[in-house]
Amino acid sequence: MDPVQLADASRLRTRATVLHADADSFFAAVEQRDKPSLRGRPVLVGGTGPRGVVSTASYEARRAGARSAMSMSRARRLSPAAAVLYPRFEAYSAYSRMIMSALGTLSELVEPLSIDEAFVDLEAGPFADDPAGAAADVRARIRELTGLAVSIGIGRTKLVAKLASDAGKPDGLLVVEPAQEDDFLLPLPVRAVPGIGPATAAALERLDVRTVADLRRQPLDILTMTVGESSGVNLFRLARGIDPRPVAVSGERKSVGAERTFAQDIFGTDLIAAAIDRVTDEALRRLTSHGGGARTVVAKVRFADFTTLTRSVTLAQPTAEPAELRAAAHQAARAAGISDSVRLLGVSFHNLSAHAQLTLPWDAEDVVPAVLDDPPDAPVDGAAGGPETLRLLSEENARPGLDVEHDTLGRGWVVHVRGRQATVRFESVDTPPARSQVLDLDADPLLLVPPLTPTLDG
DNA sequence: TCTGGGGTCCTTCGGCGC
DNA sequence: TCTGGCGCCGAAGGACCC
Repeated sequence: MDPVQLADASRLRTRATVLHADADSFFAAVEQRDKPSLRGRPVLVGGTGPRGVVSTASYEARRAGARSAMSMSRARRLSPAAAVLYPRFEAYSAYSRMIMSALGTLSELVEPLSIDEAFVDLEAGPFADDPAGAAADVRARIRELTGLAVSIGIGRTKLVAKLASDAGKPDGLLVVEPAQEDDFLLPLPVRAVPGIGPATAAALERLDVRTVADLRRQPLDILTMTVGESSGVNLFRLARGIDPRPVAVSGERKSVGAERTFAQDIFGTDLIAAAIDRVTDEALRRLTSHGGGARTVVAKVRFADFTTLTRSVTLAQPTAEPAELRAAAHQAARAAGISDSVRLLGVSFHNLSAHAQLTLPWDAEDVVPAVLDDPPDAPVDGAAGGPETLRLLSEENARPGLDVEHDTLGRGWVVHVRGRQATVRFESVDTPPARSQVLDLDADPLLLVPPLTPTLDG
């Protein structure tokens, strides 16, 4: 595509009617909402094991230097007062549904990007003439429904809308009118542009490109030589505010999978085979809930030195049959030639197909046990899905932050468990902050329960 | 006491059929 | 019959995002 053609694409939309909404430090904000004693306090949500990483840090923890993607051990050192919590995806999904549904009142065209982020095309709704008013209303509505702050950016393109919501954070609303676009874009560091990560930023740095203004000065051929054809064309356009991507309801999922980093590296054929089985069980569980089957199975192995390799097996036809997919996972893992200590194992399914058939009849015992017999290091999000999966709290299944219920003391959350001693705060969304209490689990058994989730009429 | 887990998209390379 | 070019597909790896 030549630059003239590229420039034409920018004329698709003349008004600032693309809205980007993004919940502020979403996981941590939900935790502070559901756990009154944590409001105003630093919170770190993420892996709580020795190799855990921060998913989200509350603003209080960020002030101390903690960031997402940082190792949890480092974040704890920076913010020693922070509450460290294991993620409760079920709760976040419920809040996410509320936010998406509120955004749906603005337009039929809502494109969720992740659990806490979405684009809305205001041209497809009744508010194209008053984007700022619509945004203020929906922010207030989301605050009222969920107690959460959502930052909103509005622009003529997805790029500007997204950068505007970033600039508005926290709890902000920023409309960038077409006439202000250059003043807004040009001073930004290239690293702020979505899609420019550490590697691309380093490559651009070698061209002395640090800001969007620097980027705009680069000829197309230099950019494509530096970062490849597709990314080069893309950067050339974005630097000029040219971004014709429409807001579109998201398409089909392309892959599902699971992976697990072990608290300590594992080695030995039997241990590794058992670990592949467990991670395959989890991936199969997700494939089943997605529905349909898959044709390609990819095994991923990360060794102690962090080198990572993948091997795949593609079947003649897509299948939903667990035994076949499991065999393929083992075959792919064997192809990786594991002979060393393993830090991580993953299994994912690709070339998904909605219509893959189970070969019936199949022996249910081949498939089901892993789901019922939740291993101790399995994620807990799906584990509290219904009454049949309710379990008694123990040192083995305890994770800080999980919801529990006591016969007489009511609902609360786990601070920590040592042996049979559990520290719990009995509080929830609408209660005052509670002091922590230590219970003896033999005398006072606690039930692990699903989160109390907000509802649209609540 | 470095470096998670869920994904998507892009690039490169090799094999294969035409 | 041999060879080159092209398009397509699968495999592997890497960058990136939240």
